[in-house]
Amino acid sequence: MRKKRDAEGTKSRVLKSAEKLFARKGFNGTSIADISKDSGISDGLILYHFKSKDKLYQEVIERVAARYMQVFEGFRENNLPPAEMMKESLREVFGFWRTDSTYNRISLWAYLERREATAVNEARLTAGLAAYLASLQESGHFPREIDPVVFLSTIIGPIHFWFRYKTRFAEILKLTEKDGALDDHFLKQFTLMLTSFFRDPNGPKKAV
Amino acid sequence: MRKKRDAEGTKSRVLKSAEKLFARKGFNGTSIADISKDSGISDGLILYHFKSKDKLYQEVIERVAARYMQVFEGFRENNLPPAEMMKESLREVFGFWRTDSTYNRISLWAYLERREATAVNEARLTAGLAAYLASLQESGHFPREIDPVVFLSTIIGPIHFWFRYKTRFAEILKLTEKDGALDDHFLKQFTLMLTSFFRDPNGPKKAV
Amino acid sequence: MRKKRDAEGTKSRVLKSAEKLFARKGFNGTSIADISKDSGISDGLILYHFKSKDKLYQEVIERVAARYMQVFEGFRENNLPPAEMMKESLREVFGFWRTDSTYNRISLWAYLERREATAVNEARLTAGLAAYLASLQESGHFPREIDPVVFLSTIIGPIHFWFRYKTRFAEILKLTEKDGALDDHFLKQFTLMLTSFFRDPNGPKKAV
Amino acid sequence: MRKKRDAEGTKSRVLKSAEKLFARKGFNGTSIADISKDSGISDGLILYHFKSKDKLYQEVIERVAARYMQVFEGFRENNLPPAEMMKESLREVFGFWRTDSTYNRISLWAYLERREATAVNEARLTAGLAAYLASLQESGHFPREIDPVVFLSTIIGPIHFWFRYKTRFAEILKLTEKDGALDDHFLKQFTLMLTSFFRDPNGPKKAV
DNA sequence: TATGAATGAGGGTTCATTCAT
DNA sequence: GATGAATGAACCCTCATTCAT
Repeated sequence: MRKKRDAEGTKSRVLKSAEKLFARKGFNGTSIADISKDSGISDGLILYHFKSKDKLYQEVIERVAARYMQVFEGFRENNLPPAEMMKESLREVFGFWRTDSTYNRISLWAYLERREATAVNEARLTAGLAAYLASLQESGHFPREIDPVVFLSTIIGPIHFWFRYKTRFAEILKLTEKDGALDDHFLKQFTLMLTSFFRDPNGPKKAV
Repeated sequence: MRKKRDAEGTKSRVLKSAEKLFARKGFNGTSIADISKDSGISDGLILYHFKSKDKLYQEVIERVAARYMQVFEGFRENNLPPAEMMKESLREVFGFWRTDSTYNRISLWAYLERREATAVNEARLTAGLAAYLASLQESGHFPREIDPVVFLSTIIGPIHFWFRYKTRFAEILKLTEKDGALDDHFLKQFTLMLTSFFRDPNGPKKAV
Repeated sequence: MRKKRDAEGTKSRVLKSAEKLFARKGFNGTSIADISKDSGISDGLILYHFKSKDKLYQEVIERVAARYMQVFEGFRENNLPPAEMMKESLREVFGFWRTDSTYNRISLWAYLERREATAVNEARLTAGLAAYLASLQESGHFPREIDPVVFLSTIIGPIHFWFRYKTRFAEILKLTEKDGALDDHFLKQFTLMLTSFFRDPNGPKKAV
Repeated sequence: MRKKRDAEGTKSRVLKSAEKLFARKGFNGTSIADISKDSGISDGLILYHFKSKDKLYQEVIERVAARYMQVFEGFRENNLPPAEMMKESLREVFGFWRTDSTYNRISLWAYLERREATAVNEARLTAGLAAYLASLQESGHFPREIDPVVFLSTIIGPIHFWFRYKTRFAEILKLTEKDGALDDHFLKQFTLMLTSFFRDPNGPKKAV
């Protein structure tokens, strides 16, 4: 059939299909034949370009992880006051999860299948943010008695959780707002809870 | 070898092996032959008792889910003051995750594979707790402006998160306490953060 | 189709086909599918019984080698005078090669494909015979100036050679005797040449 | 990379690699990709020059066979006395096998795979020598009662045999001379045995 | 000539499932 | 209830070959 020679085009079509299918069914649940069918690229050619299914998966994970990391670039550069920056970050991270549902699933599969790439990235990222919070503690913008890692778990954990269970919640609690509105509601509430922990070192102590 | 006809014994041995292996490698990563090898029960007999690999998996998930639900039975029965009960609940949930690492993984696999059993259970449980919190809002023990579902996400999400990333954190942050101590530290800090949201409707406003 | 449960029967049918095909086309030239077609046993079942193509090949080689070794058992036991025994041995070895053309080919494939089993057997056998010749040298029945290994090469080498080239010779030299007669002629001539090396230590020196 | 259009250079590089690899692993054990990797010539170009893997193999065999034949040209030309000439031939043939270990293997593969080229050459050569021996029988320089073909088998067979098994022998018999010395020893002994068959028609009968 | 993208058949092997025993 | 022989489909991967560039 297609004998056009377009290596890059082929690779990107394969990666796109592979990402979709790996996200949906995981590594073991996705066969090269599935990817071949979805992308229209023959089995042989997929292996020709990516050497092995394993390496293809790796490449998918890395692509996805890179996308995730991009969200956090430039965070440190801006000079917003901490509470504002926290709000901003939350909005960005939340927005990413909301848009790129693929990342969530790929990252979970990778975790379960013990592929390190994403887990390492994520932990490193969290650790980086933790260091930043520690510096805020130094300057008195963030309460010293709260462990930054614990605090960050309290930020990111609920977001993971929300996207994992929100449709179930909507069903069970018979929430009638449509999906987008639910997300907005969650984000607003959640932001409110978290920003209460930040304070102006010179101003009065904020209470919950 | 084992020719003793002991249906129940056989089934429970299979379930035990299957749970272990499914937790470790997921449905697609575990073969009947693996389970047979681990349990000492022949392939044929496994299928004889469970009809198919899929039904066996389903049974494993349900068993695991039932174990999880048990933890929360009798919560409503006690009459502790809300903040105390929250602490108590946290300790129990956390303790469960800590002990039963199998649950965590099986539940995640099931989520990704869109098997409903655990996800439904978990959401139902969260919804139940949400209803309870709403009643506390009625009685003025819990701030009305916080959405109970959001609040619960903030409780359970970080616990999930913690058990998913803690070893990575320990590596990256070069935490030297041993595993148990880390868990204790997290729980204490986390409890501190969360209980600050509860207040005595008659007493003074609590600050962080 | 065939669902009779007859493990031994199945294995021996596979081994028979495998031996035939490996002899004809070697390890790399024979596919499991070929063996399956020839034996009527499904691919899956062949691997079920033999674990891997490699192990199947190994088993074929060992079976064939065992057959070869049997020819030489009991050689040392008889008490014929050396020259007689040499004749006897030659007849047996030659007879084996003549009958069991499979051995020849399997052994050659194994040599080229660097499977050690047969080569080791054969070399060990030759070495054993060399030791025997050395003892004849001690007792004066075999000339001391001839190296036993060299001598044995002179026995077995030509037999290998004959069976490798005889049909070609017959063509080129337009030998009209039929195959069996050619073999007989070769054996007779060859025996004559070789026995001339043995002598009665007490009798007159034999000349060619 | 190499874009210089140099048909002959390309072909000879391919042939060199192909010969090496075919000798080592045989036709079925060597892929075009292997040859491509070893020679640095792209898959496509190899097929372009040689039409098919099979034809390439054929060409390799023929090249190798031609090299073998060269060794024996000019044998008949010299006028050495028969026994001397026999010694001389032995030394040459032996030397060829010793140096060109590739020939040995390629010729064996070709034999097993029923590719005629080498086998025909070799048999034709032996037949030619046989005719020469027959002429010596006429002139009384070689015993009439010995069949020339049988005699030649006795010359060439052991040489084949020796190069096939010598490393094994060295291992099993714990021969400590190094390889070259073993070869020399074999050749000397072997020459001794064989020349004993030649005699001076006018002189006394030689005994072993 | 020269490259390497593209194909499709076939390679060995695993696997869920069936069924004779 | 219990075993393991038997099957056939699917799996990942390799390969000779073709052909656009």
